[in-house]
Amino acid sequence: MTTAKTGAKNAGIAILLVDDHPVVRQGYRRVLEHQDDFHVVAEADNAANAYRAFKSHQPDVVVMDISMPGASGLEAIRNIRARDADARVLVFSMHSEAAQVKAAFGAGASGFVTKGSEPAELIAAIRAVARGEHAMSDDVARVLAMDSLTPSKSALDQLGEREIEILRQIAAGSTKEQIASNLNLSTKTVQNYHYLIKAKTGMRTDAQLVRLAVECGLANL
Amino acid sequence: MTTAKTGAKNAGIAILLVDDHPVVRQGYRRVLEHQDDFHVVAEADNAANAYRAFKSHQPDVVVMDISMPGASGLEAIRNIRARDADARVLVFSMHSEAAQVKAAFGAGASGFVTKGSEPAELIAAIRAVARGEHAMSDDVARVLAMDSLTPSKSALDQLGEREIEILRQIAAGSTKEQIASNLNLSTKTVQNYHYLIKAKTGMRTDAQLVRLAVECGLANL
DNA sequence: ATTCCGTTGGGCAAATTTCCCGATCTGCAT
DNA sequence: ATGCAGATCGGGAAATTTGCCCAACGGAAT
Repeated sequence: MTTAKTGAKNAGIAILLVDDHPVVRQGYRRVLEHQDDFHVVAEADNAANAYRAFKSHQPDVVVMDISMPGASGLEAIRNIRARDADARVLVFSMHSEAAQVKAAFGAGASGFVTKGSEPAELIAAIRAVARGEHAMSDDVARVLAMDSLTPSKSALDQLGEREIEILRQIAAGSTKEQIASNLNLSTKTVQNYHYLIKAKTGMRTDAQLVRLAVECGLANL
Repeated sequence: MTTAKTGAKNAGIAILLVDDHPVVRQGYRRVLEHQDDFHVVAEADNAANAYRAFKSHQPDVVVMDISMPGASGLEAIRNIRARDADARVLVFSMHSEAAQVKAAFGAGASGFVTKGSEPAELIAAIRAVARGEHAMSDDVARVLAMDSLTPSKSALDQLGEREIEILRQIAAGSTKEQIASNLNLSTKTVQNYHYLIKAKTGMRTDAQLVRLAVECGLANL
C-alpha cells in the first residue's frame, strides 16, 4: 500500500491510463494493479486531459486507446513526446490496421497492443516499454508483417496525415463545413482535399470512400 | 468462496459475461465481482459459446457485447430467449445507435448499457434486470428519446421501393451513371432520387446515407 | 542552397445539386 | 365511373459543388 507520493520511480512502474470509456478504464486499472509493481497514478478520458495528466504525474508508461472522440490520440502522443522525448507510450487499441500501427509508431509510440490480446501480453508489453524496449502483441506483428509483404496494400500509405484525417471525417458523415470548422480550414481547402483523396485512392464516389475508410479501420460501421 | 454448484439462486446474482476481448472481459469481471452479491459464473467470447454457456450455467443475467465477430450477438440473444423465455440479457455495447438499441430489445434483451457509462450504471442495470425490470443507461435513453421524436421512424418505411433500390446502389458505391444504366433510368432521374432520399431521411451527406443503408441492412460493410 | 512534399487556398469552367414543376400509371375508395 | 393519393419518371433553372489548374509557404531531405 505504498502511496508512492514523492517518488515511486525506484519501486515500480507508474502508469497513466487513457481511454474514453470509464468502465473499460476501470477494468484495465484493476487488471494492471494486480501486478504489484504497477501503479496507475492517473487516468484521462481524452487527448487534452492525457497531456495535462502526463505533465503533472510524469508516469513511466502511458497506456492509451487512440480511438477517442475529438482530438486524435496520435496528437496526444506527439504532444507528450514533444515535451519529453523519453516518454513511453503504449497504444492499446481496438483495431490493428497496419496503417494505424505505423501511424502510432510514427507519432512516437513505443508499443502497440490490441484489446483482443491476453492480459499477460499487455502486462509484458508494459514491462518491455518501461525498460525502453519496443513491444507489440502477436496479432499486431502479424498484421504488420503481412502489410510489409504487399506492395500497396493499405491505399492509405499514399495519403498524408491531413488527408487521412479529412477522409475519416468524411466517412464519419461530417459535412465539409463541419470539417472545415473542426480543423480550422476554409471549406475550399476541404473540398480540395476531398478531390485529392478521391484522385489518389481511385475512388469515384463518396460511398466508395466510406467503404475504403472502414476497410482501413479509419471509421466504424 | 461458495462455488455455487447446485443452486446459488438464493444468495446473489449469477452472471454470464460475453465479450470477444479477453482483457475487456477480465476487466468487467473484476469490476462486477467487487459487488459481493454478483457471481460471474462463466464467460464466452462469441455467440455460439454464449449459448452453450447459458445452457450449462443457467445464469440470472447475461451481460453481452453484441458487436462480436461471426454470428451476431442478436442471434445469441434470440437463441437464449427461445430456450428460456425468462432469460435476462443485458446488452453492453460500444455504440448507442437507436436502430441497434431497438434491434436488441426486439431480440429480447432486457437492458442496454453503453461502455461509456459509469460502472455504477452497469451495476444498477444488472440489479434491475435481475429483478425482472428493463434498464438502460442515460445516454441510451437520450438517443432513443431523440429518435422517437424525429419523423424518420425506421427511416426506410418512408421510402418507396425504387428509392430503396437506388439508396442501396448508392451505398454500394455505384456512380449515378451506373445506377441509371442498371435500372434503365435517365441519370437525371437518379439524381432526383438521390436528392429525394436525402430530403426524406434527413441525411446531409452521402457518407451518412451509406451509414443509414448499413444500419438498415441494405448494404454490408 | 535547392529540391521535394505536404498543406493551404484562389480561380473558373463544367458538372451537380436543389428545388420546383408536370405527366403517367397504378390502386383504392367513393 | 370518377376522383384522389401516391409512386415513378423526368424537365428546367438557379445555386452550389466539383474537377483541375496554379501559387505560396514551411519543413525535411539532399
